[in-house]
Amino acid sequence: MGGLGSRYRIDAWLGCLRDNGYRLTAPRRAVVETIARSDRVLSPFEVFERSRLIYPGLGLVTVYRTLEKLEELELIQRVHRPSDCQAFVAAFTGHQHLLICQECGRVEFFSGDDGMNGLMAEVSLKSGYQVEDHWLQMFGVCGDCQT
Amino acid sequence: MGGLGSRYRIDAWLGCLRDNGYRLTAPRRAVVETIARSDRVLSPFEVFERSRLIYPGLGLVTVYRTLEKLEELELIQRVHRPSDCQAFVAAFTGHQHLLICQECGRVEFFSGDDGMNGLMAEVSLKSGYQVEDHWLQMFGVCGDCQT
DNA sequence: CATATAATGATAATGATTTTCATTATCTGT
DNA sequence: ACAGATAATGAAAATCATTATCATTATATG
Repeated sequence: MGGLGSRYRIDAWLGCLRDNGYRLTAPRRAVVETIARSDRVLSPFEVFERSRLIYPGLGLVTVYRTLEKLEELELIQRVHRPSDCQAFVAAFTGHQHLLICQECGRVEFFSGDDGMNGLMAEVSLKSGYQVEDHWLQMFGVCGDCQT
Repeated sequence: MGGLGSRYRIDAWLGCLRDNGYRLTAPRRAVVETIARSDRVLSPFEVFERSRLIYPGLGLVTVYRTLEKLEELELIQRVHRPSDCQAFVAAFTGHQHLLICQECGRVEFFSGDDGMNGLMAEVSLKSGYQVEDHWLQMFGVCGDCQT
């Protein structure tokens, strides 16, 4: 995710913030740049540490506040894992399923919706529930981490 | 889940605790009874409140300690939801998928593993990840909550 | 029934997240 | 470019859930 399309993503995110009435500030830019550039799950504190390399005066509170706005605008999404549920990654558009590396936190998205709708209908029928949403996540070890 | 097989489950859990070297105490019995009898997701504080009806002297700390042991023995399991990930339910044996009511927290289990293994293999192949585990959860509204 | 010790609950400590608030910086209209 | 309204910031304090400490109580074993 390094340098390729991330410049475009950063600008898109900043534009989205601006279009929603949020001001563009140096601390905010640093946080946006950090998450937009990462293909790994980052905790608020990790975002803080990395963003400080870009804008040293940054406060942890601002990281929390910015994450909140980015999540609200659906530019980032929270990732739930057995060990913790406080980390974020850049979101994909539309409903996607996650594949997460247990070693480095790298995240890939996959659709695989084919069988999913059928299964949802089946579960709905058998259980009497009105199924509205679902989560499908896979955990493993990415190519780089397989030594 | 009310009164049917819950007596059996309670005794089984208490037996499991005893077999693993844990003592059977009144506070512990109250907590076990509370979760074993519930078919809904309960937060530690909810477990505390309900268990105090059985054993009023109960301390919240003991609830945390007992939950820890029950989870370790795989008698209960943590449930992750968009809003929170600190709640527990009685576990099912073997790998199961969850169907959770967004209104009342009721939990049902379903297998639907059929397509799952194939999908895991496919994702594994396409991504280069060594897929080791997965989560599949559905969220909806249970029959009772559909007014 | 006595004893070793696991378990308990009150209290204090911790750590992550939120709130408060005075100060600073951004954006808009001129 | 500039002034003014106000959104955003960071430091410090507050909050809240969870964990650790420790003297006391209760359980299980012989």
